[in-house]
Parts: sequence; structure tokens; C-alpha cells
Amino acid sequence: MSAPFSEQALLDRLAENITFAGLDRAVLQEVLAAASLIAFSADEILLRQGDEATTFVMLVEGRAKLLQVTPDGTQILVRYIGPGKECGIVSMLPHSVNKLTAQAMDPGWHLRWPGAALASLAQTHPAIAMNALRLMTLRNEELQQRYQELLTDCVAQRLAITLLRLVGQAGRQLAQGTLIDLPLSREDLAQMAGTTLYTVSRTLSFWEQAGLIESGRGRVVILKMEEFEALAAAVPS
Amino acid sequence: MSAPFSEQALLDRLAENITFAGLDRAVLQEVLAAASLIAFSADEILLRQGDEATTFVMLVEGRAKLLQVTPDGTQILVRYIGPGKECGIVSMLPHSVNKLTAQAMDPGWHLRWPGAALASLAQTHPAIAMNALRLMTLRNEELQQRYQELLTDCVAQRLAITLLRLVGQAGRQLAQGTLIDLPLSREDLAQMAGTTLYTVSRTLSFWEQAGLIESGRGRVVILKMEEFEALAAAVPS
DNA sequence: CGAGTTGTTGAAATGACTCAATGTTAGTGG
DNA sequence: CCACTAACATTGAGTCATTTCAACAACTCG
Repeated sequence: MSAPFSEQALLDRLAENITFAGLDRAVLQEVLAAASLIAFSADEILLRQGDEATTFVMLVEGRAKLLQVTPDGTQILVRYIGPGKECGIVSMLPHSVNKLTAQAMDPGWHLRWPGAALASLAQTHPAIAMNALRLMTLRNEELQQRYQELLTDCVAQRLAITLLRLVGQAGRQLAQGTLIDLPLSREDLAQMAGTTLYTVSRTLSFWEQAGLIESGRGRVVILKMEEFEALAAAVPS
Repeated sequence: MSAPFSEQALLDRLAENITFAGLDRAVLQEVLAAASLIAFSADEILLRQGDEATTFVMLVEGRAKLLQVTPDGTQILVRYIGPGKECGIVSMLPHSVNKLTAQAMDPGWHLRWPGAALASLAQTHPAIAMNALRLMTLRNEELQQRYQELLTDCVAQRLAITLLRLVGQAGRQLAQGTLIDLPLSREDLAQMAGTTLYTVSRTLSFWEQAGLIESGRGRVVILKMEEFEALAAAVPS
């Protein structure tokens, strides 16, 4: 099947990603030449936790969940990624192992590189290595932030923060308020905020009664953004 | 004051650090030439959370705590570092901010680089950039691990894991057992395991009564290592 | 020896989880 | 188009691990 994207479109996508930010067009073309454009279907596993990390993935179309399963079977939903976002940077380092699973949510297309190819590109274009470093640093700061939240904030706060984070990456302005444009089950939210689906359900019900949000099956709309943001920051009431 | 270390000794220390692993002696000398060797006293702040990240630090002698204070004043003890260990890799990236404070525990010596100098070294020696990337990846995996533990393990398990981690980096074999050679208050342990000093105290008392450990003021000795390791892995009893 | 730090322990309070029952919605096939 | 099913969501009651507060004990240092 011939690729349904123009070279230009792919180059644009590449340039969107932190890893390839600020590179000349010629370099981007070189990077693109090293990649394969591959389709995926909904629920397909793009990267599997525990496998040797041999490939770097960037989504071109469609979305995916990044998750981690713990030894006792609990799932942690680390983040969602969409077009222009990547996963599997660890593959740039030899002999590493994927710590996360990437699972597609819808059908779509992704670019994938052998990690070694990316590593050798980074040798000739140090900017790529520095970009990768920046990326890991960002991830690290995010994670440290979440670690801290888990330690100091109560569940309600963490859930509020989680929702706001999702608004940031999939928020859509509606007449009544801001819709989070993702299929979010209570379970998904629980796995992100570090709690149980029961507590999520209770908390959302409470907020709904307070008129702050409107929520239903896989759907959350924030009605009063200001007040809601206050919740995320506030000391536990 | 003239430096109390030979060039060779410093080069050896450099080579110990992941950031400079596998570099030729000539490159190490170049790296060393860009650094300043500076003394510090006990409790001195080497890097301050919130400051612009302009310097990269590597300890030559002495130890330091890496900690994070949360908006509400809670302290999180992220890790201890000793000779040959670094902090402040973020300084390699322009316009970044220190997310952690590094505070000396004893008097000692450290090397410090302007982040920009290190970044330009990384330009000419891509291996440094790759090493930095590996370092950040390791930190990230550790953090992800701890995040997961916080979510799924009970306090006792987390405390056991914390102690074992400390054994790994400061364990000293004694006749009776393994001493953790650090001045560890209950508060310190609490800040590492993500709990309160009261719970730490209770848990240690319990283990002491069970004959697994021996503990006192700032002192923990693990008597029965095997059984103790089982604790860290076990499902909560 | 006294003062301050550090550690211990009890009792009470609490936030969140578990379990179980019930209600609701979307999608499927007759 | 309706009924059926499976997945998803809600809610109540009970339980539990952990925190909080408070009082006291032990150690260390000047």
C-alpha cells in the first residue's frame, strides 16, 4: 500500500516533535529516510513492556496509551500520545528494555526507526542527542512532579490535576464548557490519578452536584474552569 | 589554596561517572580543564531548587543529599550522592531550572562546570551527550519504579525497599550484620519512603522485635538479610 | 547537668479502598 | 425497531492502613 501522506506532511510532523526540533530540512529528510511508515489498528500494541527496546516510534495519525503494568497486575496509565508525539526514546541506548507498553486507541499510522539508526544519526547531528536529552529531562520533571503529588495531595486534588492535564492535551472548547476529547472511563482516570474507579466515580459525582463539571459514560466536561482550577491547587478541605 | 588532589585522581573520578564513561584520557583532560575544583563545608547548599540551572556538579570527596521541597513545605529526600556521583545534569540544557536542592552532609570537594561548557563539550564529543541521555534514562526508570511502589506497596514494603537501596549504596558488612553507613534519622527515612517518622519508628520497632534488624539513633543494621529481602518483595501481610 | 534534638508509643481520627448490589448506557442480533 | 447483553457507572456500608496529636523517654552536646 502506498503511503497516504506526502513527504512534506511527514517532514512537518517530524519537526513538531521535540526530538527533531530545530533541524534543517536536509537533516529531517535524512531522518525520515531512516524511518518506516507503518499502519496500525485500534488496540494494537506498538511497543511492549519488557521487550528489548529496539524501536523508536512517532505517531503520524491516531492516538495511543502509554501504560505500565506492575508485578501484581495493577495498570498505571502514564500518558496519552497523539500525532507528532513519540515513545520509546530508550531505544537510542543499546541493550535497554521498554519500561512501558504503547497501545493504539484508534487505527492510524506511525513512523518507526531502529534505535541504532537513530543513535547513529545523533552521532552525526549532535542536536538530535541534545533534543533527546531535553525530552528525557522533561519527562523526568513531569514524573517527579507526579511523584510529589502522590505524596502530598489527596485523591480529589490529584484527580483534578489529572483532568486539567488532559484538558491541556485534548481539551475542546464547547458552548457549555471544556470537553476532554478522549474516551475516558472511570478506570482510566483512576489509573492516571493513582486511585480506584470507585473513588473517581464518587468524586466526579460530587463535583457534578456542585455544578463544576458534567460527566457521563467516558465523557467529562468542565463547566466552571476557574473554580475547578482552584480545586487542583487548594489544600484538602 | 592548591588542590589536594592529583590530576590523575581527578581523572579517575571523572571516569567513574556515567556522564564521562568510556571517554579517552585526552577527552577527560579536556573535560577536567573546563571544571573548577571547589571545597564545600557541611550543610552547604551546592545547588538550590528554583535557581536557574547553570552548573553541573560532581562530588570528589564528601556526600550530599538531593532533596525536593513541595509547595506546602514537605521535603522529599530523593537520593544521597557520594564521590564520583553528579547532580544538575539539567544545566546542559539552556534555560532550565533546578528541580532539586543539593545539600552537603560533610565537608568535601566538588568539581563544577558551567552547563554551557558541558554542552559545547557534548557537541564535539557526542559520546558525552549519549552518556547524559543514558543517565537521564536511568534516573527516569528509577523514578518510575518508585512511583509505582508508592501506588502499589504498603508503607512497610516501601521502607524495606528504601533500606535495601541504601544498603546498596552505603552498606558496610559488620560481624552481626549489614550496617547502613549514613546518618539516618527516622525523618530522613520517612522522607525517602514517603511516609511519616512515626510510622517509620513503629515499623522499625516491629522489625527489631522480630530480630530482623537492630536500630538506634541514626543507625540501622540489618541482621537477617535474607528474611529482610523477602519483606521487601512480599505481598502485604 | 541541662537543653535540645531525636526516638517511642498509645489512642483517636480519617481518607481511601473493598465488596457487593444496583442502575445505566451502548451495541448486537433477531 | 426492540430486546438482550456486556461493559460501564453509581452508591452504600464496612474495614483498614496510615496519619495525627500528644505525652514521654532516651540520647548527645556544650
